[in-house]
Order: sequence, then structure tokens, then C-alpha cells
Amino acid sequence: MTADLFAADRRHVALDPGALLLGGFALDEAPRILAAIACIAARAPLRHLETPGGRRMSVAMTNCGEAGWVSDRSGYRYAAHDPLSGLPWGAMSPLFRDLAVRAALAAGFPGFAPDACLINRYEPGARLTLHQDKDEAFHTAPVVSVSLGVSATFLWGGQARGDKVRRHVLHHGDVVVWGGPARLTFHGIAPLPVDAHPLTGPLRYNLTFRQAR
DNA sequence: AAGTAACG
DNA sequence: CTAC
Repeated sequence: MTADLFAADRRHVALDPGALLLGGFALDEAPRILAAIACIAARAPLRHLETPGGRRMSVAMTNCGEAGWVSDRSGYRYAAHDPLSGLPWGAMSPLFRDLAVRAALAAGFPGFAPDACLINRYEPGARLTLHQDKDEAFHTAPVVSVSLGVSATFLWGGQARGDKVRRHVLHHGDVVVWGGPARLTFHGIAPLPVDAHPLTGPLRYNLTFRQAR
């Protein structure tokens, strides 16, 4: 960890060894990121995936990058093509990639090479119950998560499902990075409150970058 | 199963 | 919080 990591103008929270919340990291890029999300969603619409148990997820999802995370009755997996259209997911823009790489570096993970960017859209009440990101082929690379729009409560657990869960509010522009010993930490998002943000109205968007392959 | 119901 |  270097000194510039902890610049005085930046809120930062060490969640655990290997896990860091970088406050306001993506603020400058946020309007361009939101415009890019609209372009991605025009090609690969945000949709409510089904869990293997047949339940509709409350969060709407799409992807860009070489691999996209999908779920249906047959399971969770990464796919090179959008199951809705059969087309490859759109390319990950340098704007997205550079942001993720800079955040990973700032959190102590140099050389991050994401090939997957999952885009999540939360409406009021949408949530993600506690889970692990473990569908990637290797867990040597960190997870980088970018928050935009309405603030949400991040649920940060431990290495076992039953471990104590801490809550941290994630604001517009916040980035969370977890890797190394924290790579498989259980995490989730509490139901999104009814709220409004100048750039997104009632919605929260989240970008999750991973190296899936 | 990244979700929900049931419970005390 | 536990069970499925």
C-alpha cells in the first residue's frame, strides 16, 4: 500500500485484508459511464435473469467484454454471447477498462486484466442476497465494483455464509475492490431504498469487473 | 445457486 | 437465522 492510496481528499475504508472501499473514485467518469451503459443496453438489453431455482432476480443485468455473467435454470456461468440475441457482448470500452485497472492498482492489485464487465441496474426494492463471486476460472484477479446513482447498503460478510455481516453505504462514484484473501468473501446489496440521484433518478447502477478466464 | 419462506 |  502506497501513501497516495490514502490521499486526504478521498474517503477510503479497509473492509478486510485485501478489500478496500475507495470513496468517490469514479466521480469524474460517471456521466460518461452512464452514457456508455445506455449504448451497451441498446445492444444487449438489461434483463432480469432467472436463478437455477427458477426465481426472477430483482436486479436487471447485461454485460460487456469478452465474457458475460449469465444465470438460468441450468446454472451460473460466463458466456461469450448474449443468450437473448446470440451476438457477442459489446467490447469493453477503454473508459471502463482503465477505470477498473486504476482502481485495482490503487487497492494493491497491479496488472488487473478484466475480460468481463457485469452491469447491474437496481430499481427501488431490488437486492442481491449474500453470495460469493466464484464462477471465474481463476481467483487470482480481484473483483472491482463501481457504484453509480442512488446509494445502497453493501453487505460485507466473511469466508463462510454464516459469518458476521457488516454494512457499508456505497455512494455514487464509490469503488470497492476485493482480492487475495478477500476474493471469495460473501457479499450482497440490501433492498434499494426509494431515493433519487440527479444523474439516474430512482436507479442505482453497478459495474462489476472480473477476470473470468 | 446471486432467492424465498418459515420461524421464534 | 435456518432450511431448502
